[in-house]
Amino acid sequence: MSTGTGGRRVTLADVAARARVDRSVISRVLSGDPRLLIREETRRRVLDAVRELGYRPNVAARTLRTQRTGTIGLLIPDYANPVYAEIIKGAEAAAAERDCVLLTGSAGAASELDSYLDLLGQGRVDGLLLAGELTSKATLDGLTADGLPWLLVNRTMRGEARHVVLDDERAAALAVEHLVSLGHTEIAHLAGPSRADTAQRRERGYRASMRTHGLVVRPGWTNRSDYTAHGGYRAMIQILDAGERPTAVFVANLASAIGALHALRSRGVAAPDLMSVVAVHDLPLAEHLWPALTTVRMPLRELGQRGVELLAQVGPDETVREVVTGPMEVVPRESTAPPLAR
Amino acid sequence: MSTGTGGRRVTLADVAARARVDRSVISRVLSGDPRLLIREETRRRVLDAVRELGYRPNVAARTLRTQRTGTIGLLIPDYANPVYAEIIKGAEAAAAERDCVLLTGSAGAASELDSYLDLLGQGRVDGLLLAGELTSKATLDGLTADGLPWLLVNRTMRGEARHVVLDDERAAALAVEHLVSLGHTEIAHLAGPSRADTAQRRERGYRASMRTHGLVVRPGWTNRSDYTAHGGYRAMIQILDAGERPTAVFVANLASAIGALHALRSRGVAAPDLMSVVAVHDLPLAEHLWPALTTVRMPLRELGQRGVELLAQVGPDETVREVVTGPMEVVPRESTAPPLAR
DNA sequence: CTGAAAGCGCTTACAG
DNA sequence: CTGAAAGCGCTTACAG
Repeated sequence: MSTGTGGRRVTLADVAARARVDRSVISRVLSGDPRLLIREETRRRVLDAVRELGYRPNVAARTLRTQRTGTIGLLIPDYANPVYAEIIKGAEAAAAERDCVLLTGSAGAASELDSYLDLLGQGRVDGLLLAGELTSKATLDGLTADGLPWLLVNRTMRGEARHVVLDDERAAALAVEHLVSLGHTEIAHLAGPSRADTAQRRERGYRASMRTHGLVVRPGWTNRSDYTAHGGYRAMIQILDAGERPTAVFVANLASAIGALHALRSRGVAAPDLMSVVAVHDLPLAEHLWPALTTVRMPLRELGQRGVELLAQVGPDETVREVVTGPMEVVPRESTAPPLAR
Repeated sequence: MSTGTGGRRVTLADVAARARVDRSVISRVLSGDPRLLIREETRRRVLDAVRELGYRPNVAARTLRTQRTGTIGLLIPDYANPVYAEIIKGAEAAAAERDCVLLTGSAGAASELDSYLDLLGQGRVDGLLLAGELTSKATLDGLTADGLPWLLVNRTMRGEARHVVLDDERAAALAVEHLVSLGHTEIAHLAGPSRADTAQRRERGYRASMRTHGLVVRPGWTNRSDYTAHGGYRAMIQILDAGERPTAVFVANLASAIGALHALRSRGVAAPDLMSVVAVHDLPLAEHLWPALTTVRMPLRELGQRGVELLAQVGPDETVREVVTGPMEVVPRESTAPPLAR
């Protein structure tokens, strides 16, 4: 790609010539150097020249000199997952707030992860946010060896103490409480994959909340799927075909819930009359399902935002274990109702 | 953010010292300079030193020197729109193919656009792909003045001749032909907003195809919405409440179709028995709607990929008007069927 | 109050 | 075949 019709870019030297000062003065005025003593008149000349020439500092030169890129990396597993879309939005906003740019990349497979990290290479980002399941301990060690600060987002890892997560236990408790308040006592859980620690935390929250309300988790009522619609379909079918049917189910994520609704339709089990369904993550899609899905709204944007803030604020060798306390609530729709009297 | 525990990074000087050659030799070996004559033994020493030290060139220094960033910008309106998720994936893959990184940013409002372009600032990207409706002629002129090559993706603009788009006319024709082959003759069109030129092209394709098949477009049978579920709901209601009901509707995008299905349910019009529905864009969501939605699959990934390729290959002052010829087909699901005999 | 100088880590035209 | 040198455009410690 050539430079195009724009001609030579404006550099500090151009501005300095126009304002009749040294380049260093321009730089210090623009960066707001507090130790700079300058006459008001000179400052004005500088700012005028900057404006008139449309000067903007060259990022590469600044990075080379300061060793800061002003860029934060964010690794996600898949752009098509709307959960990450929300996280990205929050991270992007927080980055812009700090005059930083967000460099998002996706890696669905380990080989993609490697080549992405390779591309980030030396000095493309000041730090890296890692969302999703893919990251391994070896990867993190590699980043640390490279001197690149990192932070796990929406997940934890054994033996590592740098993460920011949501309060998944509380989300599960809110869902169970919503069902209990409608009169349900027979509540199943369609859990996520055991390798996902969001899934583990949601299941823990479900069990704890059931206990708190004196409710029994019957055998066959917690079934794991893989956070996909297809997996949710199969897991729901199994729950339906086991012995005693629950009157409600708490589903660990939205994709599984879509499959679960499908399973209910194909078995002729009316929702919500014969089965109430509530799932984690209130995404735009939820209200367009049939029946419109009751959800637990999670502060996903705040999660992305907080990730950027923590990465910028906390030293690379310090411990970070933060649970984002953003707005979290049940969004009631058509898929939950009191159980039909038997 | 500080440098962390990683210590000083490995530079060319380190590698040169170890391999006992000048820094310039390392650089030329690594870049595969064809004019470099070097003894096999020396080359091996160089490559060994590179590997042993884990040397990777510093991006900022290289960029400063070469005036190439190895980064391509992509501006989208919204990460939550799965259409863009597909485009991003294609663009990311094509960028990686060329050892480039993709810097995606979203801007839903004009002010966000400005601040994003400001952040890209001087020299963060080698070129910019612009998707969505937001970009104005003034913005493009500004980019051109800055010497930054750009390319419109999935849209055209009057007076500009740098874009890559899909064959929306053909997509519409495929949808109409699918309905005609099922026996429909009364086919309505739920169009997108007139400001979106994808919408214009789909409507043009619909009208042309209806004419080709000798079918009449009755008054009230083409209704515009805004590409949202809510808009699709209202537009579908209007079509239903107008005089003669069609037996099928071609919907310009998936979000509108979700609203249209909702409208059909709320008016008690069974789909597909009393109304067949087919929409543009085959996204994962389509098969989980109720009824599962028949769609036209568009080569969105190929669109993103081609965008990156064209931006890299075509000079900034040259004209580009390309229609991506990727796989495009009707994906039949439950929402389309022959019309019930009256 | 302002300027001159060094140096960040590369690449490349040139010298030998 | 390999090395020395210049320079990309900044920032900042230092000098005056």
